[in-house]
Amino acid sequence: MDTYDADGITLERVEEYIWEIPQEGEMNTPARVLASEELLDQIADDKTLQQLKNSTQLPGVQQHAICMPDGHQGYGFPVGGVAGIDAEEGCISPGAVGFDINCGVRMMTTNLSYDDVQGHEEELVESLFANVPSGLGGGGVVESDVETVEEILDRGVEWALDEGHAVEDDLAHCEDEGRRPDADPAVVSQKAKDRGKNQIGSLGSGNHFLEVQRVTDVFREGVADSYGLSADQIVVLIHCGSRGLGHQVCTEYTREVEQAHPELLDQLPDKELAAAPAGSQLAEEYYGAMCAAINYAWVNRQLIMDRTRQVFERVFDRSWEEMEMNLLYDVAHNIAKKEDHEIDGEERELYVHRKGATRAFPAGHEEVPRAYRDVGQPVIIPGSMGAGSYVLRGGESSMETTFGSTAHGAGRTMSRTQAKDEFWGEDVQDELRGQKVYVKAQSGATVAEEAPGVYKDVDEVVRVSDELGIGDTVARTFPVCNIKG
DNA sequence: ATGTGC
Repeated sequence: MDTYDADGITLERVEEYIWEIPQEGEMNTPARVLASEELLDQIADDKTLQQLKNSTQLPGVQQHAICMPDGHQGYGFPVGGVAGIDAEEGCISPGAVGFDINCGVRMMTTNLSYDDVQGHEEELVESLFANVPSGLGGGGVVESDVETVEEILDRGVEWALDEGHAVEDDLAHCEDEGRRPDADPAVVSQKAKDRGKNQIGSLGSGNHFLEVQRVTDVFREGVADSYGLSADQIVVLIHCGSRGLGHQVCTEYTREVEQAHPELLDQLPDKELAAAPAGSQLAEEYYGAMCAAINYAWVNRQLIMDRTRQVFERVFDRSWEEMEMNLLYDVAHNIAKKEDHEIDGEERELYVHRKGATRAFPAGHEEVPRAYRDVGQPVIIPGSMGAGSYVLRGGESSMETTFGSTAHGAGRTMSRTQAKDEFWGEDVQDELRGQKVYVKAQSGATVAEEAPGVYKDVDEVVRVSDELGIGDTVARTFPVCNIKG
């Protein structure tokens, strides 16, 4: 049998890019890794595979816990991990959702071409940096109070629509139409709401960014047409999450779950996987709070997009409608969601945990927006500043292979600390300028931490997704201007 | 990721 020996864990090859950790001991199911050998080499020596194996001990996990091609180690559960867990007899785990609840990306298209933007890069990057709040701490597009935060938590992008920060079309092109109805602002703490008050419409730090990009390649013409994408076109990518509010929700519920359900914790090999049993009060409360943080993150990205439209209006002296700055789609990268999936020929409701993974529903699925239903859900995969990003569409085999999911990014190869030893921010910036990429950041350290060299090969991640038929490549983009914390 | 951790 074809096997791969990692540090203490042996994987068995099931198919070309599917590897299995067989069920043994306390595992409730086997685990699977979707990767090429080249990608496996990158996670063979760290905790990724052990964390994935551990997660199969969560009660109610179905079929197998799965690691996407870009997976790497995270808090308790891999970033790039997907677990479908029975919503009646299983559990929900904050650590398997992630700290940055609804960290995600949206892409906005334009009718500008790269020619229209060349010569304006400096002005554009300066103006975006001056007008889109970024960095650690407070300061957002809007300042607000706890009552407004509660409305945002409850209503998501519908709030932004009423306030004039969105148009109807923006809602139609967002996962869940920009609102999780299961949100319950009453179970989000005062402290979380306070942290959220002055961060509405802000990028944050780390790997979060706003990037003006040009489309360099189109791989599936028909799908690209449906998405409104074509070669040389200018698009805008916004990558950020729920800031301090989501972080606070995760922190508080992780602790509460540990304390309230020690019997479940005792069954698990890692405290970081702490979970609330399905049906318990805490499971309901965490789900309500997480959905509220999801709504907050969608409003966050919406307000940043709104501000970006205004910046383009000033720089190019035209209305955003004239420039056809329309939202292509917005996808969540860190969430759990109640979804019905077919398990052994039977429909079951699952908490699908996607941590550093993207929903990738295929053509025909009723939750794909009408405009894209014939071709499949758009999937947006940000890459590094030196490699560019991809647009995919949900593939035909995603439902049976990955609970309707695919990868979410390139995945880091080294820690932030290590990155700062290897790279110097200004050098990275100069090198990128040589590739006509204009970068402006609050701190040089962030540029070093996000240097192209700290990321895996996004081409390989996307190739494996395409080969598996879980997410098919549609188009590729390359950065023009990038702003970050 | 995060007013950067027990």
